Amino acid sequence: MSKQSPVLSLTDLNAGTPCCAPMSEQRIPAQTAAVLAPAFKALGDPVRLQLMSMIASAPAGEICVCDLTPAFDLSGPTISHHLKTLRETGLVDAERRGTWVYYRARPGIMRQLASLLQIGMPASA
Amino acid sequence: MSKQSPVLSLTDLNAGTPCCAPMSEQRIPAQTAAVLAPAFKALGDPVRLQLMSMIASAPAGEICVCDLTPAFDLSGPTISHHLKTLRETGLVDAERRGTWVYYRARPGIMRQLASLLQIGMPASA
DNA sequence: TCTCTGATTCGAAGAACGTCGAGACAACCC
DNA sequence: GGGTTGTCTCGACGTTCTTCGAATCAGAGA
Repeated sequence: MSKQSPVLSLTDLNAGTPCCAPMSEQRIPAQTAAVLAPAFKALGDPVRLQLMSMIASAPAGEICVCDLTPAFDLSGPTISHHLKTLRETGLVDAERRGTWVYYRARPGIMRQLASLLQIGMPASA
Repeated sequence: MSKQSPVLSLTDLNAGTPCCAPMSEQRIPAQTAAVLAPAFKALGDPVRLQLMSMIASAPAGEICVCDLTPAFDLSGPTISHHLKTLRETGLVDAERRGTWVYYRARPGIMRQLASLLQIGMPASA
C-alpha cells in the first residue's frame, strides 16, 4: 500500500502519504498528473492565488470570508465561486460558525505540490 | 533592489532572486500573484504537467520533442502547443540542434513555485 | 536541387472558465 | 415574527482554452 495505489485521489494526498517524488527525479504517471493538475489549475488564477495566500497566512489559521471579499474589486458571488473552486480542489476547508464562514488551508496537498516542484541541484550550468 | 521591485517579471524570477516567502507566512501581493499565477496555470493541465515532468526528469537534462510526442494520445500540433505554453511561461527552454528540438527545464521559476507552497508545521492536527 | 522527416504555426470548432446580477438560504437582533 | 446582514447558488454572457487538420518552416541526405 505504500508503493503505489492503482487509483489516486485527493483524499490519499491529504492523508499525508508522500505519494510523489520531485518531478525532476521521476516522471509523473498519468494518473497522478490527472489528480494533481486540478490543484495547480486552481492556483493558476491570480485571484485564487491571493485568496489561497490570505487563507494560508491567516494568523489564527483561518480567515473569515468577510475579510477576503473586500480585498478584491470583485463581486461577492465571484469570490464565493473562487472559494468553491479552492474547496473542491481540496486546498482549503470551510466551516460556518454563526453568521460567518471561515476558511482554513489544508497543508497536505500543498506539501504534495511543493515536493513535486522541488529541485535538487541543477545538473549543469 | 533586493527588497521588492515595483514591477515583477518572470525574468526576475528566473534570475534566482528569492522574491517570495512561503504563502503560509506572508500574503502574496497582487503583482506577484499576477506573475506567478500563469506558471501555476501552465502546470494545471495534465498533459503539460506530464510534459514538464518528462523534461525535468530527463537523464541528460534535456529531452527531444520526438521522445515527448509519442508518449501521448494527442496530435503533434497539440503537443507543440502545450510546449509553447510551457516555453512562454518560462518553465522550459527549447533549442534546435539539427533536425531535432530539445527541451530543458528552467529550475529558477520551479524553485519559486516550490518555496511559495512550502509550509512549515501544521498549526493544529 | 529535390525530397523526406521533424516541428511549428494557422484557422476553426467545441468545451471550459471568469464574471456578474438576481434570487435563495442561514443566522443574528429587535 | 420580521428585518437585516452575510454567504452561496443559479443562469447568462463573453472570453479563453484544448484540440485537430492543413499548411508552413527548418534541416538532412541523395
